[in-house]
Order: sequence, then C-alpha cells, then structure tokens
Amino acid sequence: MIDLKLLRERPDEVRASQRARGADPAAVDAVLAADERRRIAVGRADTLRSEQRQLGKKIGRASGEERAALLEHGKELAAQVKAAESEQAEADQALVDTHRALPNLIIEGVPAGGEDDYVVLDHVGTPPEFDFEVRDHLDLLERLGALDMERGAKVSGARFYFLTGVGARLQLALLTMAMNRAVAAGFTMVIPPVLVKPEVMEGTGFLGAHASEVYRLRDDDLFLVGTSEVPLAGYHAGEILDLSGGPRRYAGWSTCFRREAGSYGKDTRGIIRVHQFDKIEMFSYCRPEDVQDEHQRLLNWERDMLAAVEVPYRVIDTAAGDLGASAARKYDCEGWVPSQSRYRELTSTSNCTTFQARRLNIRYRDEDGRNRTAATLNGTLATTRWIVAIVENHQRADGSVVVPEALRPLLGLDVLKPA
RNA sequence: GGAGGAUUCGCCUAGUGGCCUAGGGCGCACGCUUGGAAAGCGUGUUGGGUGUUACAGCCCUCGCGGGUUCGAAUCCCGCAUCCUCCGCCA
Repeated sequence: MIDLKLLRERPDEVRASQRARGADPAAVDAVLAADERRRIAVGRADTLRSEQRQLGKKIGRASGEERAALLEHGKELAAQVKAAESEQAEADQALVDTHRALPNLIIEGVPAGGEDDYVVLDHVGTPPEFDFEVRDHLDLLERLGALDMERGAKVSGARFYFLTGVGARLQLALLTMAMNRAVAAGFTMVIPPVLVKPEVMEGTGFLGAHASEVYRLRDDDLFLVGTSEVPLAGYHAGEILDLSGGPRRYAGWSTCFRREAGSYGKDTRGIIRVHQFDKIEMFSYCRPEDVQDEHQRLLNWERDMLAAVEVPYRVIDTAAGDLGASAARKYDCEGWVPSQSRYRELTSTSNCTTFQARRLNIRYRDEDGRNRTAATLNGTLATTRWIVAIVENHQRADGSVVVPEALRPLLGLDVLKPA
C-alpha cells in the first residue's frame, strides 16, 4: 500500500505513476474519496462513543428515577453507537479495498510502458562464437545424464523434470556457491517454509493481478510460494525492527512453485520455464532513505554471481507496466542463451519501497524514537534456470561442458562429459 | 483426531459486571540528589486512529471475531496460538 499521507498531499505524482504503468489514474481518486468518507465516519463514531462513556459513568453513580431516565437515554445512545460503528466498519473496508488495489508508486526515471519498453543499462561479456552446431541445454543435459524431462512428465506432468547425476550436483554446487557468497556478504541464511498463509501471500502482493500463478491448497487454506521472497517478507510481519545498524539481510534457499498459467506453448523445451525450481533469494529490510543504495547493492551481488559463472549478460531497467504491484523499480539481469541467440532473465531485483512493509505492518524505530514503515527489497542470486545458461555457454563440440572455475571446487569436476 | 489448561503494557503479575476508563513489581529513559557513582525520591514507559502549525483533546487496543448489557479484561458463543495428556504416524 502507498502511504496515504503522500497520496493526499501529492495525488498528481501517483496519477502519473498509474499512467506510466498503463493503469487507471482514477484509482487514485477512488482511494481519496474512500479516505474522506472513512475520516468522517471515524469522527462521528468517536464522538458518540465518548458520550456513551460519559453517560455510563453517570449511571453507575445515579439511583432511583434519575437512573431510570439515564438508562432510557443510554439505550438510544447504544443504538446510535451501533449504527455509527457499522458505518465506520464499512468505510474502513471500502478504503482498504481501494487502497490495496493501487500498485506501488514508481520511482522517477523508470521507463514508462509495457514489457518491451525496458531500457538496457549495461552489457557485460561477449556472446561466445562457436565453430560447430550449438546444442540447446536440453540436448546437452540429456547427453550428460543430467536431466530427465520425460520421466518428469510421467510422474508429475508437463513442466516437471528430474535433475539427475551431474545435473543435481551442478544445481547443488551453484546454489551453494550463491549461498556462500551471500553469507560472506553478511546475509543470514534461511531455509523458510514454502507453504504460507493467505495473509502473507496477500501481503507480499502476489494475489492481485498474478493470483492465477499461485498454487493454492484449498483444503488447508495455504499457498505454495513462487519465491522465498514471500516467507522472508512475512518473517518480520507485524514487528518493529532495529535498523540502526543498517539493513537486515536474509538469503533464502527454497523450492519455488509456479502454475505458469497462460504460458501454454512458451518455452516448452527443457527447464527454462517449469512449475518447480530452486532458488537463492536475497531479501533486505532497510530504512526508506537507504532503499535506492540498497537496490544497487543487491544488483551488484547479482552481477558478481553472473561474473563467477562466466555467462555474458545485460542489465535492464524494467518498464513501469511490467513491474509487479509491489515494485517501484526492477532491474533484471538477462544471461545469454546461445541456442536462442537472445538474453533470458536470470535474476530480478525489485525495490518495493514501503509498499510491501506497509501491507505486512513491518516497522522500525527511527532516531527520534518514532515507529516508521520499513522498506523491503529482494533479488535473485541463483536459480535452476542458470543451469541453462551455464551449460550452453560453456559447451564444446563433443557435447561436453567446461565447468566455470568458481564452481569447480564445489562440484569436484572440471568438465562434464557425455556418458 | 480426542481431552484438559493457558493467552493482561519489553518481562513478571493483580484482576470474578460500574472505585480497572487496567493496579503493582522488574527493566528502561529522564530529572532531583552527589565531587562522581550507588541507594533514595520524582516523572515517564503497548501499539494504532483522529485531530492540531505543533501541543492538547477524543476514540480504539486485556490473543482474534461475534454476542448479552446503559456499561465487559470480567458473562455467553466461535476461532487462533502455545502447553500437557491420549490416539495415529513418515
């Protein structure tokens, strides 16, 4: 949720943000109207309750006829209070509904427009030239005995797979390297629950436009997370943090589940787009004034990881219309995929400013002892999809794959060879 | 899955329909005192809403949601969490 005070004071900025996202600027006015209605309702109910309490005191002391008259008045007042409270409750709900529906205010400089309106900020590395026919990751991994899609489909359906042998070992090495780096940078390692309650899923903003992406267990009223961002954001929900020592940083290791509804026919080969994968996710809680610097730091840690696996990549500043509801700005690092001759998303780091924390009621105490809403950010350090870029970029004519230097000690192999 | 118990301001605790519109202790903060400190004394110390230039004021908050009542921490109903016991179980 956007800060209501900001919304009242600078509605034009929020309307402009809505336009940049391709969303309706009138949503702003709906919130303002609901806010006005609520404040009037609260004022009325407060006044009536105050009268009722005064009267209650009198009745306690009164006796005889006076008491009977007061009791009569008390009944009237009770009815009025009840009516005023129900109006207050309705007005509250109406405000919450319109307020929650409004996506985060974008940061100045974020490109306007949709999916294709991103701005490329940087290119790192050069796509490799091959003097042989390039194999795609599925071909390579199957030859290596690293991936079994057919049995994945047999056991669980389309977009499921088994990582086997060196495939499983490669993923473990990759995620371990990511986690080791995170821990070295001061992150607290976390293995979170991957089933969460509705209020946590809702609080992180995933039940809005992307609700159909989320697996839901109706019998138990739980959701499977699509990223450990969800439990890591919920981790400090309702708390008041001490951020005087700088940002609180967590690195989550978890399996992620996505329904991939509406992506029929896209990326059906291999493990680029799957229902279940593993990920190391950075999550940071910080003061709002530090949030843009922190976003750059998360981006830099992602870039360090990409450098370590020796994959060429570019960095894009995602356009407003392609941001999630919670994000105010998002940078993606896209790795080169030789078989497709294009860049594909490998990391994504979002600055959620205070939007997510306000929904989840995460605060911190500032220097003056005031409780203020914290800011949250998240970013990817490694995922199963990275295996695609690693094996394709490091393949050789015979179908073997050279293991990037940094992964060798963790994997215990220099080259992956077909069986 | 079943039975019982618990949930009050950071911690401990008082509390059985109107002197609780929540008291006390610990801790913490500030002040007085002191050469300095301890002790002592005094003041403050949940979170939120509304309101104000800022205060003040007012309202809500005793795990959560309903109900009874002029009035609920207190009575009634439902739920959650934790603990104990029984059953089942990788």
